Amino acid sequence: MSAEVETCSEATKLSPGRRRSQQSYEAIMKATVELLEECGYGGINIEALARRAGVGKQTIYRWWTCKAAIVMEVYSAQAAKTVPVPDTGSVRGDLQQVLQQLCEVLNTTAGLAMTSLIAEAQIDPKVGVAFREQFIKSRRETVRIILQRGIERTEIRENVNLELVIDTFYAPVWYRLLLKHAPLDKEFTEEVVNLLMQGLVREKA
Amino acid sequence: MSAEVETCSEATKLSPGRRRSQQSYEAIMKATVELLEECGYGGINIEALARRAGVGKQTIYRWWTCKAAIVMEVYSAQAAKTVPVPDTGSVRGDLQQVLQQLCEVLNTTAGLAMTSLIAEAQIDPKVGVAFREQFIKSRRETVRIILQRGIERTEIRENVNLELVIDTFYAPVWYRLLLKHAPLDKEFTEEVVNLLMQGLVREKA
Amino acid sequence: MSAEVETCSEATKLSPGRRRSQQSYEAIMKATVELLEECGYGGINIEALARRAGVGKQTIYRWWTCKAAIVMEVYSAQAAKTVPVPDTGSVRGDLQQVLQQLCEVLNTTAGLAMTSLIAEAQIDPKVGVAFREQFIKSRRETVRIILQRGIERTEIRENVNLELVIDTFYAPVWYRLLLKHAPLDKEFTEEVVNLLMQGLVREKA
Amino acid sequence: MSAEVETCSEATKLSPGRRRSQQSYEAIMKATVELLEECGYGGINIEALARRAGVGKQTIYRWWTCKAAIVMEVYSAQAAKTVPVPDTGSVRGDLQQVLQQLCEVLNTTAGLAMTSLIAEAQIDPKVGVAFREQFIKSRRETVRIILQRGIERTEIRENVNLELVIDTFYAPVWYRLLLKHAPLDKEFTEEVVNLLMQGLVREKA
DNA sequence: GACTAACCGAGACGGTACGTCCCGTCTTAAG
DNA sequence: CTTAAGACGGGACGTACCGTCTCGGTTAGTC
Repeated sequence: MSAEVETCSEATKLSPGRRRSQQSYEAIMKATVELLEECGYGGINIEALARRAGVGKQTIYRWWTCKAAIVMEVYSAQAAKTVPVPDTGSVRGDLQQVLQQLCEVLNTTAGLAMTSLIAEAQIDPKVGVAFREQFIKSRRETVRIILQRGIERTEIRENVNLELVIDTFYAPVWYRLLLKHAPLDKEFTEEVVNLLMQGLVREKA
Repeated sequence: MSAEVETCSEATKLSPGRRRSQQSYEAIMKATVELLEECGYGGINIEALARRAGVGKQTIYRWWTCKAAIVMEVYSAQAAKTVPVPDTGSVRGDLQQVLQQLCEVLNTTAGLAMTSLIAEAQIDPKVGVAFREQFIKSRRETVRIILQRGIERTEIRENVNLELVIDTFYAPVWYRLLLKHAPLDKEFTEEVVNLLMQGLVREKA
Repeated sequence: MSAEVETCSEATKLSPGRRRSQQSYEAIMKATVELLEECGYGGINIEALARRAGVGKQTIYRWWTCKAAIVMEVYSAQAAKTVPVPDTGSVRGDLQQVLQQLCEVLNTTAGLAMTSLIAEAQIDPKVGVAFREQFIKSRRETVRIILQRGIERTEIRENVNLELVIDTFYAPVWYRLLLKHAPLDKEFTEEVVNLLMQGLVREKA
Repeated sequence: MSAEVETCSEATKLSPGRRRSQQSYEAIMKATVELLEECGYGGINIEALARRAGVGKQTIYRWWTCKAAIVMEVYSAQAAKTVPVPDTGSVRGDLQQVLQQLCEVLNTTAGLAMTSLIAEAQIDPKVGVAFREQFIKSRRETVRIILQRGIERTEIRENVNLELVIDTFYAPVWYRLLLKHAPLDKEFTEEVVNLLMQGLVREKA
């Protein structure tokens, strides 16, 4: 019965006033996904969102600054969970798994959300900052770990510019996602990884 | 190969009525660039654009379908001119020159226009089609020619998926342009080309 | 065929642009009366008014500053017409007719409009100014003329404070209209005039 | 004529629970006057009032039904006290004193409160009822007593419609208060009383 | 001294209307 | 037949308040 760890500090002074409504929160999240799927990101607007969720507009404005923030919140929890570092034994295998998994996610509604957020980020820089923080950063870190592990295992060259490699690794996926000129299928991910690996492998002595 | 006629025929029977005002056209083009620089793409709207250009709204609606079309028109002429196929003698050199030149363009206001158009394309698919047609297609063709020339010259491997290579070649540029996490400088283009070339070169026997 | 008089100067330079819609104007006027009767002045709001009239909100805001101004416009034309100076031969008869006619108007929806405008005037001084100008001024002028005619005819005393008498003449009507403690009927108007006349008649030598 | 018991019985079983906060009550009264003076009646709203008084909104809603009720409460005590029946010896003198005193009150913030309440009464009939009960009734009663005393003393005519005379007596004050076209000064009150008295005095045989 | 009841401040809630902005369409007089 | 001007119906914006509801906490009886 000895409480060893406590996530929330017990010292927080509870303020008076009605608590935030969990029910409203969930209704908003749900309505956001629905509207995104039905009307696309451009079809979402705060008024329709509030109507659909059965919620006052102010309740939305109280907790989010813009619709991008809402969309981000819907997918951020999901995104956070799906980025464990794989360990298949080889850099190629790890990269392949990471890219494969990403494409699977982006082929769902989440892909639509991501492109919409990148679009919004072009107009509102703050969205860009938040997007990088929530959806880009940890995925890049994952690949950084994989690559460094590969260097340690002498699987790939030492003198690689990690950041540049990570760019080259992820970029084709976003490029296709945004330009929609070709699909994000398994063949694609395999070829990207193959091409990249040829530039990374340590030359045999 | 002998058809020298231009697309807009000079033989068309001239209909009566006032001609399109060149002055208004130029004022709109000018106002678009100004507003894009001052307020960003989100700050452009037809009403403000007409006011700034000293033009009636109808004049804009008569000639363009949406603001993306206007922005596209401003930068399309410029883009069209800057895509001759270079011939430095080597694939590496050619690719380097292409990428270098692209980044130079994207580091100007044109870069802002491009990201805005990609953003708009996420909402309006027709913008996506037009954007690929006007800004992507010919640049990809350029690289395709360079690569095929490289294959013929046995400079690079035969069994490469050209489309995939072109994706991997251009993607990092757009990735950085849209996410803004790192600059589009000369070091960057060189490293991208180097990394890619390692995956393309024909292995020595 | 010789045009002798022109109300509007012929020199006005006609500006371009669409003309004000007479149809919308009339729909707004009609909707205002309807809403006033159905819901009272407090029940009128710009949004409902626009909806009822089948008109954009901006069309209302373009021509009127507040709902009081709209209500005023509905009844001002009507009010303007009903203030000819009567001439029954006696001051008593003239005053009686004026007061009687006013009460008849105020016993219709116009009465509701008037009280609402006076109410609004307590909050927005500009409404007060406009109200006095449109609904009070000319009626006071009418009585002023009647009284001066009575002085000239030696019907009433010379040394009367005209403004004060006009106040005392009209005040009871508005007092009852606003406090609603007693009706505005013919008995009332007659008694007011009788009481006032006793204070005005020239004492017999 | 022997029932000496008060209306509020002292025998009521006291319910448990915290008592009404006198401090909050006074803060609300104070804030109401302040806001009325600073922003006018239209500028008062429950939210701002609660903020200004440092009080929860619920505390206001618990004790009053609308803002008119609050304003009424602020000035009702004051009004109740100032209506003793004067006795100067003559009807003229009594009336003069009553009117003079009323105008003095109405020339303070109380005048603003009164016009605001009349305005509100036009929208909410219940406010009208309460207003007449609290601010009109007793003042009319005062004048009724004065006039009846005058009749008994054969100072004024017997055959006067008392209610009509009371209307004519008070009406000009409210008329000027609401229309603001002329001041409520001593000259005004004297002239009103003079004019009225001429209509009331018993004709000399 | 515990229990209960009514109060208090704070503040989130579903709503309604505000006045503004901009959309894309239309109707003018002028060129 | 185009142009600048500008009114039009429409729809969403973000804000202000409405009156209600829940919180944690306080105060005054009653048991």
